[in-house]
Amino acid sequence: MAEALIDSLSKIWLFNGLSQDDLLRLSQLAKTRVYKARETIVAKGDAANEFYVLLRGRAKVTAQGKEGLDTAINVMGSGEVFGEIGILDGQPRSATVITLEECEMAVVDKRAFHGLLASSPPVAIRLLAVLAGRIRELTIRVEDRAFLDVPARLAKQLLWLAGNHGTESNSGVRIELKLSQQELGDLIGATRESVNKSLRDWTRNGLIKHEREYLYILDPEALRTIAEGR
Amino acid sequence: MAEALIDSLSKIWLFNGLSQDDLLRLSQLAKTRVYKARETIVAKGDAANEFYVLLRGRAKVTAQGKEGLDTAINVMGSGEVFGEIGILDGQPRSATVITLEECEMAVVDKRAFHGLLASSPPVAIRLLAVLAGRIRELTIRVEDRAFLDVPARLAKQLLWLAGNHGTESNSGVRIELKLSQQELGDLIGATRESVNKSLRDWTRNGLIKHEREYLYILDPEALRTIAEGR
DNA sequence: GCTTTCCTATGACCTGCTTCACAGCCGCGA
DNA sequence: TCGCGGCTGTGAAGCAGGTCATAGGAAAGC
Repeated sequence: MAEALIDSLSKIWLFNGLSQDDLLRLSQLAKTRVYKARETIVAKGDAANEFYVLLRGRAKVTAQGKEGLDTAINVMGSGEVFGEIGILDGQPRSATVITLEECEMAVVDKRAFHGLLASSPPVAIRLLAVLAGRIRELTIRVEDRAFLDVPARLAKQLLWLAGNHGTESNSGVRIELKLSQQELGDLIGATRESVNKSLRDWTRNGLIKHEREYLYILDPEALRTIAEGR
Repeated sequence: MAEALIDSLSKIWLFNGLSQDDLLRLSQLAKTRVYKARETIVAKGDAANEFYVLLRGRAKVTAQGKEGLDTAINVMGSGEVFGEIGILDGQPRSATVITLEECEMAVVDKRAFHGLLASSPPVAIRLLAVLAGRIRELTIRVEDRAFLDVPARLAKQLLWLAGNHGTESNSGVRIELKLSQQELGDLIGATRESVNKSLRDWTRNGLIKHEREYLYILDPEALRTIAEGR
């Protein structure tokens, strides 16, 4: 039980610098929890008291505006961590995280997390790199929203999903879409209808194929061209 | 000379945790440089070898797309730091930084910076908080681009500038605009023309006043309402 | 001083996307 | 089995904001 958690944690890049002892200590401080699909793990505006390591499953990061409006920021997979921001600056949660499927997480209490950072410089430095990566992604997101039109953004998002959460299959890369067209739209800042239109066009032209939960990318090259935004 | 730099650095929040000794050491590692207005300090895509502390002046962070397209990300003032991202993850610079006026900077070499992080946990932890703040700002920027229309974004931006770089005057808050309408547009993801239109409307309605380099916010309340996005 | 260049100013037009409206489908609980 | 809620599919219509064109002013260089 405990060994399993140590093993899982040791595979997280953030904790690579930790000694066996430290890992053991960390695993004692962390609790694991399993969440069902479509559960809200942290909600924007809440007090931030915990840090999460996503051990299994996928979850989306979103930022709701008023009246049900929604922009998604990211889709995370296993091995990724979240919840640091609020812990680090003591402010309320900056975004909402919702599971897309059943997820297992290691949860570390705020104080334990701070202790870990203070006592283990390598972890702090690795975490800095993680945050740097987040800033890069967000910067790109801002740029894309400014420079690319809806089809380009959608194509880019699909390619990203394919690269990060897709599996090779005999007819192109397969993406297990746990996202509705609405959510896909939120992710790129577009409406459900616009997403539908692009997907329809591409299906007609044989760039993608659509089968219940799955979406196949048949012609990644063509999508890539679209994603460039001409 | 050296004392002046130590003094300046000690006022930077990031370095608050440092002892006098550490500060001395840091000040020996850092070089100060003065840049003219409109100089490019770091350019997106370049190799990242230095970390910067903005001691005096203002600078803008932008991300160019192809063919002169431009989105600005932020306007920084004295006391702020930049250039960490590339240093932390070893990747090329993620954005371009250009001075808006004459600026003085303390420049720390990549290796010295890493040494500082490794040897001084408080600095690393403070830097984590700085990055957390950046992520918050960027997240808000993504949200705003999604939820707010151009006038709302512009109003918000002006209020932000007023709060962060403005000075109280007898006729409202005065902003020393070192930004052209084009740049203001870049900052909020809009065209020069749209910015002009909003500014014109607001001038007509007495919300703002425009005088050569300066922009006065006469009716912050009204602007705030617009910034809410209805 | 004059010319060039960059910025502001302003209107006409065009269009990509959103909004709205409606229909069909699938799964699921009563 | 029926009805309801959530998702996809599709078209019509409207509009916010971008593109284009044109002018004037102010600052910068020669």
